[in-house]
Amino acid sequence: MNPALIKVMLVDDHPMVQDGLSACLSFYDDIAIVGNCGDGSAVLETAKQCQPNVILMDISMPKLNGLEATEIITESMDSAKVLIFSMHESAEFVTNAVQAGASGYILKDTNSEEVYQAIKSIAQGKSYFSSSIAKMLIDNPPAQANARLTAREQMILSYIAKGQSSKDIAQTLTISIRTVEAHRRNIKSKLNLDSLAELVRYAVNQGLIDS
Amino acid sequence: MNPALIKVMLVDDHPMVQDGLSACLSFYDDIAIVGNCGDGSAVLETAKQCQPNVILMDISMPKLNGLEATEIITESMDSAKVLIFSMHESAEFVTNAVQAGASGYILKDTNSEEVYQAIKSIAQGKSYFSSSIAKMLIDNPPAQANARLTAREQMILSYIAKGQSSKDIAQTLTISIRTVEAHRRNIKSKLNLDSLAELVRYAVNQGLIDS
DNA sequence: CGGAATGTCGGTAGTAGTACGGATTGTACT
DNA sequence: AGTACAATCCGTACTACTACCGACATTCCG
Repeated sequence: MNPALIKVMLVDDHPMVQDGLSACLSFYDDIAIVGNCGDGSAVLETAKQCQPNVILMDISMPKLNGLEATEIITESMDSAKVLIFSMHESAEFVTNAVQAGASGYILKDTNSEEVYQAIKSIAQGKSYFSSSIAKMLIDNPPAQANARLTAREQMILSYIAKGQSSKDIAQTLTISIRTVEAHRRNIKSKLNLDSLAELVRYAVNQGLIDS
Repeated sequence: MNPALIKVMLVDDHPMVQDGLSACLSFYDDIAIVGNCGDGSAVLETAKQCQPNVILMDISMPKLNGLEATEIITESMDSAKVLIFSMHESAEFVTNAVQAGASGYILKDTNSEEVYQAIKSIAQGKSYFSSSIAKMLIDNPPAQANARLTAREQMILSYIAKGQSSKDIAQTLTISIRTVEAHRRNIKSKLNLDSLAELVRYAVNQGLIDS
C-alpha cells in the first residue's frame, strides 16, 4: 500500500454529489475513494470496513445527522479525520461541528481544487476551513461556544417548529405556559436568534423535525 | 454542428454539483455542456448566449429562485426545455414546476444514468419525471392545484420566513402594515396552514429561502 | 362590458409572544 | 458544603399577530 495514498470515504445522501466528488477527486492520483455511504446511521460500520484516512461528511442527512455521525466516528476511530462538507455558512454550525470532533469545514460552493487541498491538510493532521468560514469566525467570534440545547429545550423547540403555541405545548407537557415561555427565551438566547422564523429554520436544519 | 448533439446548460448555486454533473455527463458523447450559471438572476442572459436545448435547473437558489427562472425562460425562449433538478419530493413542488413550464422533474438522489435518460427525453420534446415522483403523483393527486402563490405573496412569504415582522416588511416594501397582514392571511388561507412555523417550513421546503 | 383576481388600505377586538423583573426546586459535579 | 445549571413558576407592561368586518383601484380575461 502506497503510504502517501489518502483513503477518502464519502458520506452524503445525494448520489449526484457523491458522483461529482468521485469524478472530481479521481483526477488526483494521491487520493482514493474507498467507500460511499448515503446515510449517517451506517457510517461507523462502513468506516470500519474501509478504514479511511479522511471522511468527507454532509451535515444534513435523513435519520442520523452529520454532527452526531461525526461524534460517533471521532470517539471510536482515531485514524479517521472528519471533514464537514456543508452548505450552511453559520457560526453555530461550524462551532458545533468542531465540538463534535470535525477537523475541517468546507462549503458546498467551493471548487474541487479547494476540496482537494482540504483533504490533503486534514490527512496531514492539520485543520482546514473555507476562507469565507475563517473570515466569518474572525468577524463573528464564537462568544458562546456552549450553545448546545438541553434535551428539554430540544423537545420544546421541536414543538415550536411544528407550529404549536406555547399554550399547546404547556398542555401537551402538562407544565405552565410561563415555563414554556422561559424555555423559548433561553433557546433564543442560547442560539442568538431573534425571531420565531429563525428558530423554525434552525430546527429544520438540525433535523429536529420531519419537515 | 452535429444535429444529434444535445446542448445542456446547468443552473445550480453549488459548484460541486455543477462539477459533478459536468463530469458525469461528459461520458456521453451526444451531450455537450454549453454553459453554467450559479444564480437564477443571470439565467436568461446566459441562456441567450449559449442557446441550450435543455436547461438543468436547481430550484433552491439565492436571489431568483428556480421556479421564477423557469417561468422567465419558458416564456421567452421556445427552444430551451427546462428540467428541474431538485431534492424536494413534494406534490406541490412538482405541480408548481409544471405550471411554471418545466418539462421534467428529477430528484437529486437519482444516479447519472437516469439524469442522462431524462435529458434525452426532454430534448426529444417528451417529458420526464423520476419514478418516485410519478408514483407520488398517482398516490397523492394534486387536489388543490390552485394553491399557487402570486409573485407578491412569494415575496412577502420569503421575508416572513427570514424572520421579518409585518412592520419590517411594510417598511422594506414601503406599503402599509395592513397590506402585509392581508397578504399573510391570504397566504395562510391559500396554503391551508395555520401557524407561522408551518409557513416558514413551507418556504424552506419550497426553496424560497437560502436556509 | 362584467366578473374575478390582485394589490392596496382601514377599524376593532382579541390572542400570542416578548422583555423586564423576579423566585423555587432538584440534581450533579467539585 | 457550595456552586452551577436545569427546570419549574409568577407579575406586569408592551408589541406583534389574528380574526372578523369592510373598502377601492387596476388588470386581465371571457
